[in-house]
Amino acid sequence: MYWSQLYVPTLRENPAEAEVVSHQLLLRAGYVRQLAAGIYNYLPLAQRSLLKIQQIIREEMDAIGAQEMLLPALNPAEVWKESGRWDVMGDNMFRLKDRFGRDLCLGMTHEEVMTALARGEVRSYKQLPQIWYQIQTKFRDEPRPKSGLLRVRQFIMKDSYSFDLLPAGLDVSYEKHRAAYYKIFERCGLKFLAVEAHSGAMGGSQSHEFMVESAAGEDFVAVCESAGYAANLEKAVSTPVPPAAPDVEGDLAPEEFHTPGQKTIEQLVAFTGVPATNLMKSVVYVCDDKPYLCLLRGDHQLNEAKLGSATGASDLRPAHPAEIQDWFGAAPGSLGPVGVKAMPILLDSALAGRKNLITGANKDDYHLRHVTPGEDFTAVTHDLRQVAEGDTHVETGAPLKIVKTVEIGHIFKLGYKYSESMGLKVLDQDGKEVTVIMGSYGIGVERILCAAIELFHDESGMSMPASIAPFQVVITPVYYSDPAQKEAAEQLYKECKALGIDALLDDRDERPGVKFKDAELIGIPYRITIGKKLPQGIVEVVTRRTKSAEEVTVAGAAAHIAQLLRG
RNA sequence: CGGGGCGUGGCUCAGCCUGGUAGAGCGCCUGGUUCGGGACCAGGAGGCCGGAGGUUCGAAUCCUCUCGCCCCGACCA
Repeated sequence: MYWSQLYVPTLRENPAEAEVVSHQLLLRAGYVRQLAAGIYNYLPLAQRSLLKIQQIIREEMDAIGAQEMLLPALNPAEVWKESGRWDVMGDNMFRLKDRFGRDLCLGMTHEEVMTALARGEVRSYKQLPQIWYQIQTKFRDEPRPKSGLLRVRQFIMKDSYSFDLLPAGLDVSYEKHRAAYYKIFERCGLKFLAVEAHSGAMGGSQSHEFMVESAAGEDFVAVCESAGYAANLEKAVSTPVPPAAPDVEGDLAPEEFHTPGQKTIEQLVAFTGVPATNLMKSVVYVCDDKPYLCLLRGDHQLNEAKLGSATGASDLRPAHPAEIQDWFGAAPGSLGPVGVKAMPILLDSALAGRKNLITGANKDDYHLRHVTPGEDFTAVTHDLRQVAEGDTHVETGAPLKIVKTVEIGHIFKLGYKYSESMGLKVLDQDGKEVTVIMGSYGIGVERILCAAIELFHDESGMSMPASIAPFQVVITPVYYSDPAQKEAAEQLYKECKALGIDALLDDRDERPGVKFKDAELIGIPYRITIGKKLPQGIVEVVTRRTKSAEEVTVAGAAAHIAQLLRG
């Protein structure tokens, strides 16, 4: 491709609307233009890059025996009603009606359509397993699109679905995907983490997310490199830091004491002189319309996902102050478990075995000391606590750190959720009907592009991994008007093409500085500069990421680039 | 949906408070001089100031409504 024939509208300044780096650079480097909130035009550079990403995905999916299909984005309501998700998806689903008034929607994921397809086709265990996938546009009416291409309302997703006769088969399909995802993200040049993810209230299911560390991310992950542990904070477990003081000894009875105006843990710590680790915090949640009292160590935070797992509820919210007043006869800030009968009490496992703690008295401005779980109240113990920075790995005791990440892929053992609700069954060897077990696996294509930019950029612009850069090399004759440089550039371009190198020839009549700046901004990994040493048969090869230059012969330049690309 | 910010040539912004009929830099076009890190000179094109209504002799500017975009939160398959 010749630059003069490529539409690359680079900008000198960052557009005001962009805040995160990948968004700024995508606009500035002429990759994308916004049409509306969360809806983008992909210009030639973005499209080239996205196609390369898709090709990598395609090759690795095909390599595990997955079969590419293309399903409609426009879906009839019926299949979504069968699974129950027509209602569950709520406002996140784009809905429309056809001319006869029939309900339709734009697909946000394709479990329903894939299951409906399989149900109509697959009859026998002999036809299993199957892995079906597509690379297709998804639509989600996000409450708040943001961060450029990171959270949008229309995006490209690789989604695949596995169909197996038995759980052991699902395990195989899942492992195939996990291995393929490693290869895909490695080939895309990303540094990423595979983390254990929250598997929802379905039980027994397994889930991993693939995350790239980035300040622009929205998910937090607990990581312990030495132990090889990484988990989404929704799911992560750890050993908390030990209590700052030993528990008061003795078989003591609860004892009320006056704490005027002391509502928060910080206030209580200051007032009593007792460290937060020796206080017991009471948090009231309403889970699927039922109230629960959750007890945590004073310095710990409740994790809603874990509470959801503990209660089996899907709809969680903190109780309103009025409800709390009703149930406890006291305001938040003086709540505790002693004497509570109206609701189940859940004790965080970090408090198991502790004794003589301070907690609320269910009486405004009073607290109790010497409260011991199991003696002074009865509770069910669950892991409810959010892992915090400074906690340690449960087995090795090595410290955990918490990092902010962008999710680029997610693999999930669905189990029977869709096959059961939608009636996907096959006959087994004994002629008996068996419900098929499924998995689903997604990759956000644009997010790979964003993550690469977030990972690899500097003050000059992007520094794309060679495998997904719009071009692998840019040939920059300093003066294209110089016949010798022009001829050398065109010759080099042909040689690159012959070697299968995706080359861009900057044939523009621009000053050298402009060409260098543009090439660096759009992030092409290698540049061949043809300039003053051409008469001696020498050109310069510049590596974008390091900005290091080396001189090579014109004759050997294309082969040199090919060598660099081979890595 | 709650809170905040912003809408003025393609881009970044000034002008608004204190109403008098629109500016700068970059980009774009033409000509010339330049030319290894976003050149310079001269000339030029391009905006009913997001939209509607109101106040006023007169509105980019004041008032009301509305639409859009961004950020924080809520939410998030």
